[in-house]
Amino acid sequence: MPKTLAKAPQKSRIQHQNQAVILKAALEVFSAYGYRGTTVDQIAVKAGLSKPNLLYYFKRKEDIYVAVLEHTLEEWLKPLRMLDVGGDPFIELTRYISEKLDMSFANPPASRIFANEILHGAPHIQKFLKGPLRELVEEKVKVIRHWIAAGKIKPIDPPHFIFAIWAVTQHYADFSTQVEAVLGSADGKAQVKLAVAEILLRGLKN
Amino acid sequence: MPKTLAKAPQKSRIQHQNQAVILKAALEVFSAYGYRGTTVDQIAVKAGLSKPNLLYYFKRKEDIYVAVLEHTLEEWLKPLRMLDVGGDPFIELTRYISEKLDMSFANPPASRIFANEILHGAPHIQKFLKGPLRELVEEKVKVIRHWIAAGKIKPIDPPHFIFAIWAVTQHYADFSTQVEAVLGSADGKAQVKLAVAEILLRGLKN
DNA sequence: GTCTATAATATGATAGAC
DNA sequence: GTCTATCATATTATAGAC
Repeated sequence: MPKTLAKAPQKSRIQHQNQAVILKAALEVFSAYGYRGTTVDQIAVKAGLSKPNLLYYFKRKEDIYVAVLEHTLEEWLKPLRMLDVGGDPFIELTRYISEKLDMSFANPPASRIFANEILHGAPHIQKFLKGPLRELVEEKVKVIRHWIAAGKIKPIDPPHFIFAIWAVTQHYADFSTQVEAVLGSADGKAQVKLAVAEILLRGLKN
Repeated sequence: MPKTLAKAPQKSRIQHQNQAVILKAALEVFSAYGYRGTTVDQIAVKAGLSKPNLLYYFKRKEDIYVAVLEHTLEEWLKPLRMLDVGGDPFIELTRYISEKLDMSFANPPASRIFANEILHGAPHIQKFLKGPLRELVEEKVKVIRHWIAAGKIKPIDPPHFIFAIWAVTQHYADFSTQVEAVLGSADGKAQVKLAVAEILLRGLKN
């Protein structure tokens, strides 16, 4: 078997695998310590690579960070996209809140790296916020307005209602340290879901 | 006038004034760049002092940070402390939400430095969270339970309701970049207050 | 109390052997 | 593709003159 044919795919596979390992490690470290609080060495150690080897895959520290952010944002929008104007508002919104809470509990680092980025002025994702995110919100604002116009839910300010859902659901990822400190021990997922859904949705019932 | 008597108070006044200037400058810089993203030099420049001179007042960078945090937290709790069990629940809660939003709009850096600290595991304020904050929440949980028992508001999970208020109100400070990017331009304070109060409180009405 | 100068260290990034 | 060694720089912190 000729070397050239055998090696090319193998290299790609290793590359692909290493990139995934790096992104996973980088997410955890960036999320815990912030952009400048993170050293390339920390990421390399967590990924099981040497620092120069890691920098072979991503030339600069910032490149790793941007790759992690983009990878995370892709997942982030999925639940909101699924909000269906044809469905029952309370079922749709309950599902959305439930999925966002699931994400917060399952992957706090993903929420935190995003929170950290915005907290510091979102220098790397301005375009994303003003483009795809804004368009998606505008689309779902229409969905909520439609439900209001159809008399299915009480009138509410749609964009601020979306902000409220984001704020409350992500609170359980970003501020879990505080939640646990104040509660003593964290409540179960099911209890949190019930409480949050009631707080955010009961006021919409006719 | 003897030197010793004249100088001592003068030094204290300068010290006190410089400390205030340093804390104000440090709040802005730490809030914008995070703990490790901030250099002592940045704070010194913003405070109008030389770096060694600043380090004369606070021996280490971490000391400045802790001082800023403690100073900020003091202000932070005041509105919640004022929640009065004897008052009308809707007036009390509307006032609390309104004051928290005022704080978020007036002083985003104060909210952000706190958010950043918790986001990264709250290494410097663990005791505060598990002590004074927890006690205050427990006290106000009782207030809410009292209102529920008296039939003044519908049943709600009190601690998670407090978390929701924190999450939503602080969202307008911590995530203002995102809010403005999504809305195009930020809505007026009055509109935000109305929307938030409705979202959080309407579900409590009997 | 405040400054200049500098020590001590940490870290991003690269060169070059294998 | 991966490693060791190292450069270049940035940054915390201090020493010591004034």
